Amino acid sequence: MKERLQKAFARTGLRQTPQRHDVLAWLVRHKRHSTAEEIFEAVNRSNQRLSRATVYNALHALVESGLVRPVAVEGAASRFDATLDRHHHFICDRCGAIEDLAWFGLPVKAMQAAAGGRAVRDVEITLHGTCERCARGKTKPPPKTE
Amino acid sequence: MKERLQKAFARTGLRQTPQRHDVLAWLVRHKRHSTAEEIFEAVNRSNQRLSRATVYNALHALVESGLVRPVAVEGAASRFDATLDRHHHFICDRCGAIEDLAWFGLPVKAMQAAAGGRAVRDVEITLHGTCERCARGKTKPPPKTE
DNA sequence: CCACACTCTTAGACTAAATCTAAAGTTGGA
DNA sequence: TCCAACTTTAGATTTAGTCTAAGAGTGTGG
Ligand SMILES: [Mn+2]
Ligand SMILES: [Mn+2]
Ligand SMILES: [Zn+2]
Ligand SMILES: [Zn+2]
Repeated sequence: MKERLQKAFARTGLRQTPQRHDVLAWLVRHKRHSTAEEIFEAVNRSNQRLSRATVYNALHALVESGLVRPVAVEGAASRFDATLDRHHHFICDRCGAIEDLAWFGLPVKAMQAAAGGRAVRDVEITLHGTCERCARGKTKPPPKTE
Repeated sequence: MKERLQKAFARTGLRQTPQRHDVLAWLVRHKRHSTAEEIFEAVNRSNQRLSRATVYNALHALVESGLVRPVAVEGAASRFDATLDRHHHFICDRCGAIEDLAWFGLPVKAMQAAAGGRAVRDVEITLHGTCERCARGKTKPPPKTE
């Protein structure tokens, strides 16, 4: 594990610091699209001195270097993902869960045509709907009348 | 214009109020993916009494009813879009501009396979990269050393 | 080994985004 | 007309994220 991260840092040229390591390690270990706050709370438990600003700094640096990918969520805190294998996301309307979907290819030709003269760095695909748990009524209808 | 909105409200069954009308009208007139705050400032100019909470309420109701679609932006305020014809989005890494892209179809089969048992309501596709203005160096490199 | 520039971390203040609250206003139907 | 449900309002509150200024760590050249 330690070595895997070592290599990741080396590969991207991003300077490794204990804080950045811990943030990345948390994301790699807990593949669940955590928010900056969640990461702060977790990592701060083992390192009392670690500050919120450092978590944001580290996340920015990691995103910048490509080791982490941000997942924007409408009206809520951004989430972060250290799973490098390419994949898509599914967000449940009801419970907000973010689930990984297997990668599927895109109509590259049509896409480039639509993009016109723009330089495309990345394509983000998010499906929205109802997750299986919610479909089975396993989740309380969102914090309402509850 | 007035009638178009009338019909839109009627069609979706969403109760029309002057405030909701004004919010929707602004979005229809200014096709530029405004934030709640921008809408508030604009609409509040002509109706002093309109409050921020109402803008958020109205936007939620409109999104709920399908007349408006939200556009999540990583690390920034959500934006809203009343252009109903389906289309995709392009977000510029450098200047943050959100541009509309012509619609292009998706590999439905592969997508459903990836979604498995989940009920998909909507698919959101966002391309990221550098817009044409930025590519031509027409924009100042984002608020840095500036 | 030291000096110095550079990078990074820290605590906490600050700004911005969004939600909540409780009271007042509006609406449509009985 | 009356009522219950719905909507709006101002402002407080919560939450997300940025900024700042001081200090700590790192690496290179002397
Ligand atoms: Mn993921
Ligand atoms: Mn659009
Ligand atoms: Zn769900
Ligand atoms: Zn741009």
